[in-house]
Amino acid sequence: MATTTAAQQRQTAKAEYDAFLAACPSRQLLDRVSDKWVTLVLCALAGDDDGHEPRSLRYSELARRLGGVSQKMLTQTLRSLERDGLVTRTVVATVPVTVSYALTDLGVSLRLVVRSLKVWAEAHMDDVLAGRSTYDARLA
Amino acid sequence: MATTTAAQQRQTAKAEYDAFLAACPSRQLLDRVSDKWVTLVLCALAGDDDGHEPRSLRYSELARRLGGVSQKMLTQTLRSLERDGLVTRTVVATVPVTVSYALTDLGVSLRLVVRSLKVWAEAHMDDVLAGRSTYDARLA
DNA sequence: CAGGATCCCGCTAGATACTG
DNA sequence: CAGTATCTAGCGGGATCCTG
Repeated sequence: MATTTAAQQRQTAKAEYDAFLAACPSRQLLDRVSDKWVTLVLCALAGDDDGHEPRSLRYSELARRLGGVSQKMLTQTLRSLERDGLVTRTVVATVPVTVSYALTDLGVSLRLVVRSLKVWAEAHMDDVLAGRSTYDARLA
Repeated sequence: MATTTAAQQRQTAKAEYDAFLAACPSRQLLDRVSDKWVTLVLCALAGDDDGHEPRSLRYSELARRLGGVSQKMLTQTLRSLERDGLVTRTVVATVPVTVSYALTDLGVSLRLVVRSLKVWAEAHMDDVLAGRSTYDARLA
């Protein structure tokens, strides 16, 4: 309780947005942010797998990092993140061209949240797997 | 760095699962958890709009709480959450029947994470909106 | 009240081919 | 290298009707 920051208090104070309401803009934002690829891209740019320090990554580095992502989904995800002001896109006019992505301040503010999500999934995988087998067994 | 808890260290220690890998089970779990309705259901059961205390809610109460949710999606979401061991489903044989849902311990462990997500979306809506108009303006 | 069962549309994700 | 463009199959998700 002594750990509440000024930013957090501002958040609590302005109750203009409520994601429980279908019409609220924050509902769409929640939907956007609640995305597998968004989470993984942000985690990669946050350096969650390398010292947990924000870093910039090139397109191809991201593609390699996120197993199974298609070019379309990666580009699409990066575009929406850029549009929403969560990442920056920097083009260096080398030959061939070099494009790197990095978190903005806004992106950094979401960093810990998505990391928690990823960490939670990895940490509680066993519990969930156990829960599923129990559930499935009760039906048979 | 002095703020790492024992639980966090355990999580970091067991690197058996890695959501960056396409084949890893935690990838599917991340995909499941990264869902608008999952987030909102957990937030509702966590009592985020009423003193932030976990509580049990009936099906109809959840339906009313989550604006715009269809019966299909609500039922589907609740089933998967039950199967994964995140919520409990309790049937009371009244007439008509009463069904209530509540968080399990595992569900409680995810509570703060999804709340953060919802709170973030509501708190930074203005920033994102501003970022979008800037982005869109630069194209025109 | 709390769903189950169906029908069906839309859009998304994937695969493929092409380019500055 | 870092995308864009196009096509398509598949399914997510809504609407509707029905039931213990």
